[in-house]
Amino acid sequence: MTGRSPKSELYDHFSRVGKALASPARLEMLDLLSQGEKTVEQLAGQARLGIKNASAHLRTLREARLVEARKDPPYVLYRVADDAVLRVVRELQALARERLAEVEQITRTYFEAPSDLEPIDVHQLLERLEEGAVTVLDVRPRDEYTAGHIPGAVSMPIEELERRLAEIPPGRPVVAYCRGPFCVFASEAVDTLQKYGFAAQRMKSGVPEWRLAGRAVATGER
Amino acid sequence: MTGRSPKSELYDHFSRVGKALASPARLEMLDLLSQGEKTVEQLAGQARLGIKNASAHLRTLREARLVEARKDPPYVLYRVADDAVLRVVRELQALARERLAEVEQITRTYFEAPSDLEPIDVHQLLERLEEGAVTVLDVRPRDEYTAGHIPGAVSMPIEELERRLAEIPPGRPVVAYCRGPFCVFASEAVDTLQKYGFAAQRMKSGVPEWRLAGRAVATGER
DNA sequence: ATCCTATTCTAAAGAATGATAGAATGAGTG
DNA sequence: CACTCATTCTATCATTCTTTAGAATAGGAT
Repeated sequence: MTGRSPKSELYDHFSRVGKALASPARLEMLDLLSQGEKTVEQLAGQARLGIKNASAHLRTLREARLVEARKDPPYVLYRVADDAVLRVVRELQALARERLAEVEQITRTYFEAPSDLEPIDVHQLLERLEEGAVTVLDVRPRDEYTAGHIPGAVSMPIEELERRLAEIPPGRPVVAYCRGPFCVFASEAVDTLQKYGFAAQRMKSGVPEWRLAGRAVATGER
Repeated sequence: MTGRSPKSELYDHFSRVGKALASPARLEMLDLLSQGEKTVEQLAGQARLGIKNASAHLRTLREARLVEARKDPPYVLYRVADDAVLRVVRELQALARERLAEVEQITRTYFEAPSDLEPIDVHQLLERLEEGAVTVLDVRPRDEYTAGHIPGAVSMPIEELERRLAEIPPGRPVVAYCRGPFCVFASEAVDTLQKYGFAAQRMKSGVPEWRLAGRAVATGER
């Protein structure tokens, strides 16, 4: 596996990136880190891993230069090193969805609510935002909203949605988004909203796709 | 590693693709297969692997649905299953080049001739083809030219170049291309051509990038 | 200084992957 | 119907990856 010719050395390096993407745990952590920087503890919790295990995977990711760390005592905050990482992960997921029938089936069964007839994409959301007649809800945990959200969106973590329905202007269409195409929060939100009579729709993608589409991302509390 | 929740099942499937991309041998074979379908024997020879080993890697790639096989007795011909595979491999290589300094350095040292000041890209080649005043040389092995080449290009495998120089119109700029950004044939060709007084340039990419850019690909002998 | 906390480092067992040899398959061909 | 050839399947061993436990580090806080 050690490179003798320049060519095999080159492919050895390419495979460093491939190896970093060869574990479900690391792919999930990359998805989580796409939402903004996180501590080891947050990552371990959200990906349901032990802390030591999460730390080991993070080391692998860091050695492949896909993530970077920053100290903010007493924490260490990890983040995705480059938008190119997001592009690769997104292409990999798109490929898996296209080529592996199981992925498409799981997606349909678990990540798209039955009522969820027509999720909209980044461009459609943009159009409707320009028309001005839509309420956009960010149903991710609040710290992910703070780290970066679609301008104009309201932070409404999924656990708070049901008791904060009064804050949503009635008679106005609502769009909910979460982390991306494989995040359940948005479909759950759409289900709840429709149950209470709102014209609700899910956005297929999340903030990372919004960013990659070249749109500005807002940070901070509100 | 077996999926319990839908989410972990999903990431297990994503990692199937990642695992397939986690070996230098498989990444090299994907690059070779991007040039057109090949037999196990051709692949093993071009990637310097044993036949059985190559076959085992091909099985892995096939199980991840990244390549497909077709029988043409007595041979089995392999091909890349989908353009999405090319996109992922390209993004992965771009990421490695951007994030891993070693890759950039190897590329500069071995894959770009010193005289090779300004390699052109797909769009620039297209412009110059439309102007009409450029000779395009395909310096890959002849069977790869046959499997698919840039319309108007002449097949001139690198081993034949030096004794076929008389066929190249003098006083006219020449562009040489091979398999892609990490293929040495084109730089070697540019060196040789410049030595004999031609105004020669290398194209950075190859037929796969041309295809992905939505351009038509010509097949057959000439 | 010493304590405290988050995190990494070290080490080791278990699981998965890689390379290769030998047997088996399977589709023409004589 | 056997023969031939390319290729795959099966089995093996060495290597690498994953996970987890225990020790060590680093940086504030007391």
